[in-house]
Amino acid sequence: MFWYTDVGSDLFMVKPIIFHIDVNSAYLSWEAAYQLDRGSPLDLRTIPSVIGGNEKSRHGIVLAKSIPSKKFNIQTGETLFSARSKCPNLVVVPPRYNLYMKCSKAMVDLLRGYSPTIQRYSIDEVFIDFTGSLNNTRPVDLAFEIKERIKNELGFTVNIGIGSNKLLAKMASEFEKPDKIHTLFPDDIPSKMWPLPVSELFMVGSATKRKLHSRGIMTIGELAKCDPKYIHSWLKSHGLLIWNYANGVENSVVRNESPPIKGLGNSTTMPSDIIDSRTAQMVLLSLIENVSIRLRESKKCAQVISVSLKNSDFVSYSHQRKLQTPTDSTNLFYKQAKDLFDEMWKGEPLRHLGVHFSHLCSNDFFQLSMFQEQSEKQRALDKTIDVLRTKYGNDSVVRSCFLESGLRPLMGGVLEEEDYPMMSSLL
DNA sequence: TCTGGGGTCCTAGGACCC
DNA sequence: TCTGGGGTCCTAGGACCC
Repeated sequence: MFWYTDVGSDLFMVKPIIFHIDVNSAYLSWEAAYQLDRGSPLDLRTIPSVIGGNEKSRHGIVLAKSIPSKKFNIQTGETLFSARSKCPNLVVVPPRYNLYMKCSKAMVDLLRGYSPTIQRYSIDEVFIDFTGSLNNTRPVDLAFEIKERIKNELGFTVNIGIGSNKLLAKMASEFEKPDKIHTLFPDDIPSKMWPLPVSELFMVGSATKRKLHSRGIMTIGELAKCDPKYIHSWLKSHGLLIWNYANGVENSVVRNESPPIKGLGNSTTMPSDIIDSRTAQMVLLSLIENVSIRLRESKKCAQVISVSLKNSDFVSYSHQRKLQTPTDSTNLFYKQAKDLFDEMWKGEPLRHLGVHFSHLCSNDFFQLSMFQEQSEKQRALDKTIDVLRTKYGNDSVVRSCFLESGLRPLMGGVLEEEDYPMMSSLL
């Protein structure tokens, strides 16, 4: 569990020190800080409250919850209907994704002052590797300084987990919330991690929890003490992964750069079920427009397109196709998507449609010119429209079929939001 | 007024090839 | 008729994370 670094003629033992920084109830904290900044007398964090989607458009689930709302057993992901039935006075606030991205960036900018080695794990989670760079500073002292600075300068609290690898740091940051620092080193595993329910282990979700419970494995410690060969033969590679995690074994590096994107997609739940293929096709086109813009922005082509749908019974299925050649053409994707949809759809009412591109490759011109069947005219058109939309907004160029349709011409992703005054503390 | 959206990775089974 | 087996590619579905 230790690294040995050869410095000059001396052999130093360097203890790995990884921080995991996790914003407490991120969306809700950010919204609360924003509202206080705008002069609201109420702090959402102190009352039962949630960030929740729009129920009228069938996006009504809990996206984040305050700590007081946890006392009502409100769960992230459950319906607002259900959450309100548990807590009738629950305050529900709609999400503001632009604000969250700004808050996330402000935190990362602050953290960059401490280390160049920062991994942004999600919008509200960051890993930092302080191995060998702390000199005589105690890790908890540094964590305290960081935590206080985020609280005082940005207006929200974080948990910081400190461990000898990313898994232990992440597990540590989950311990007691909010505004807390915890350590979890190999010696602490039996006392701090093994007594926990197995479902609290990273990568043990509901399905694996069910399987483990069915064979009497209830705690992380019980999993840790199993024979790894048994777990491996039973749960395959995922079993071995969680067995290693249960024993605190994990050795991935804190990486600065995000790995290359493997695939990208958009999907949307419609305000009401789709019952005709014409509407479905327009939604697919709208989704494809959005994903292909992102694809071209990232200078990629895709060779596999997948169309997925969820019907009114919440049954999902998907259909995918590998193209002869990779492409980034909106029209070519749309042609494929229509075929895939027609081959798959059984005619039942649909609540959700999705489009996903994968098998990405570079859109390097030399490669494309070899075997791309799309005409140069098509490429130029896509490019021109991208430029216009970047310059004048996504509404500046709209396919005529959308004009009287009542459908948005670019669906998927987070909703476009109007601009609003930013928090003074983030300026 | 009941159940989001964007990702990654893995596995099973069939087709196909040698 | 008692019917190889290993490897790769493809598709569909499911697991996990935030």
